[in-house]
Amino acid sequence: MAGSVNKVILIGNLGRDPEVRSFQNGGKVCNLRIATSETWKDRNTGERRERTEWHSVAIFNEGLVRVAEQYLRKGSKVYVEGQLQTRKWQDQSGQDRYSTEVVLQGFNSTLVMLDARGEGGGGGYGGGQSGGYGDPYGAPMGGSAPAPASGGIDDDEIPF
Amino acid sequence: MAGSVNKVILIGNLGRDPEVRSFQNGGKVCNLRIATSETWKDRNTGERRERTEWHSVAIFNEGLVRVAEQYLRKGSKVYVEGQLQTRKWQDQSGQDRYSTEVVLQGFNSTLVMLDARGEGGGGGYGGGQSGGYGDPYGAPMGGSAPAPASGGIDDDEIPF
Amino acid sequence: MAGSVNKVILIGNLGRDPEVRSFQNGGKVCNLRIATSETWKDRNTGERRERTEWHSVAIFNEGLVRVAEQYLRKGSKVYVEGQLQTRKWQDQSGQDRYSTEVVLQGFNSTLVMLDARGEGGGGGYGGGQSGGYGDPYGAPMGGSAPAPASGGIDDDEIPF
Amino acid sequence: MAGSVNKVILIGNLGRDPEVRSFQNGGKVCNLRIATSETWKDRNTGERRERTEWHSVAIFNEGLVRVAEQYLRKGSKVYVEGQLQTRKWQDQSGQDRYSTEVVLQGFNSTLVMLDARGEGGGGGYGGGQSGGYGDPYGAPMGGSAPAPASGGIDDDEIPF
DNA sequence: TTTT
DNA sequence: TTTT
Repeated sequence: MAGSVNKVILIGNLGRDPEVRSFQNGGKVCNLRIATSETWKDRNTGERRERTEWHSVAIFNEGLVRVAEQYLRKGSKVYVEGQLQTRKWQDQSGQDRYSTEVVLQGFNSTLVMLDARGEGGGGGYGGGQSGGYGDPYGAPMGGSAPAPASGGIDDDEIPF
Repeated sequence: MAGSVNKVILIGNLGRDPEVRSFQNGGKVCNLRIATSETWKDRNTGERRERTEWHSVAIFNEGLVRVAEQYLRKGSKVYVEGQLQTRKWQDQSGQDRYSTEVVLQGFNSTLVMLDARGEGGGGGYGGGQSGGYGDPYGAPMGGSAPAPASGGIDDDEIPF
Repeated sequence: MAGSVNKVILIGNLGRDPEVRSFQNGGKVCNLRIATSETWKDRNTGERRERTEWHSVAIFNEGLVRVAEQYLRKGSKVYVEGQLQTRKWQDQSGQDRYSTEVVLQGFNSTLVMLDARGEGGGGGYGGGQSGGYGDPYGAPMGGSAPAPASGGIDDDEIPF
Repeated sequence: MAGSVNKVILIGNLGRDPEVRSFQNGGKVCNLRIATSETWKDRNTGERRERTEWHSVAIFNEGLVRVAEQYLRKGSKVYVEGQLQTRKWQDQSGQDRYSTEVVLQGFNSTLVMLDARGEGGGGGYGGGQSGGYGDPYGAPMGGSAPAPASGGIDDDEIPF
């Protein structure tokens, strides 16, 4: 089918440091755990309540893996844009199990750092927006080298 | 925590008719199965490949449940906007299992029909955008009755 | 027509303090100037280039006006979610002019603070997500008082 | 600056056929006029009201220009994802004027057809999602040739 | 397991 | 007019 859209947008904090694994073909995946939470007032008691949601993020985009590895740490606040994917796998007893992740892969993915602690002088990095732009109405142009990076994964032995 | 965003945007087709269940307190949930798919050319063989992803959607927003129930059918194309939520449950053997869904609940959710087959003459329905708007600069105004509907669910016995 | 979506998502910094104006009926509008920018490497010269875009944001949602007024300052980083609106007006010479803004109004708008400087102890505020949520599968519930706020503007003399 | 996001998502119908112009360097721009509308009940009178918003879209992405040219017509329903851009220009009297558009350029843009009339048998086309994906966990893979297309415009004489 |  |  065509005519479909599958998009997830998260802003939240990392629950732990990014975890990077390499494949035999040189590809890499970087996994993040991101927390989002909402607070609200209980309608009856009036007390403040909170609910935290934990998201599993898998980055296959080469450039974004590099950014995550280098700049993100436990506690970092990030914006991620990717797509929902559910994988089927078998547990030890052979039963079907499913894991749903937010996957950053291909050109329609974005990772933006929203704090700047820890990177020395400055901070922030708009990984997903580097390249690809420029003033479309500007004269000679010629600029903007996208290089959005792409997966190229050769291995399916990923024990999530 | 504050400062977080949890948003999912899907455009896809229903794999089956919506399923509505009622709770003892009068609340309802409507479950959808939505397919999104991408196609791409294999870099090596040049052949066209396709990947379909199936999403579980749970609608708690009263008004959107009504729309889904009334207008959506197997094959309907919809836009949904909600948030990611993972529930923990125990299977028969007592093991922890997790299910991730796109939840439409509260005022930050949207459901928009993108085809109009079956509803007689015309069609389409922008469920999530009914109400709440109007020309902010227009004179007397006074209009726009939001009534975004809200859950109010009393029951936790939901066998997904 | 139904079946449409009009959504803008911005993350950027305020170029100046928020400006709030009141209407005769008690309503308020808060205007923000938000900068977003991209950087890229020029494909030919290899040098780093940057492009900044300035966005006009008009907040009519009562609760979000309060948040903006109280917590946002020049330099603040925010996430805003609203809709595109173009207004027609006449300049002094009577010519038609058009201004396009990102309007936050009604329940489908969000404002999230992404830094916490200046608010004393802590910081951050998820204005757009307060209320409306809660564990949909949780037992008695009854909580979550949305109160998304709504415009109610009575005046059209807004000199943008 | 880094750490910013500039994203517009629209679903609406074309008010007229797409207009394509070529630049001297071979680049092209395709302009769309897209209508979105909301309906709501007037809070006082109870009558149904409607507001239509017209959006100017400029597509610079080569592949998406081709899709728009070939498949879109007046009345077509589309999903577009791009970024907000305001251009400054001088009118005949030399006064500064501003035009705001939704620009589809670079890899972070998407165009998806949401109806299929006119293209013979079947339909739909997920322009922005062709390429770039594939099963990241699938074995040999190697597939997915992105080729997101990019502008390369040589001309600044665009009379909007 | 984050953050406020 | 922001931010890096």
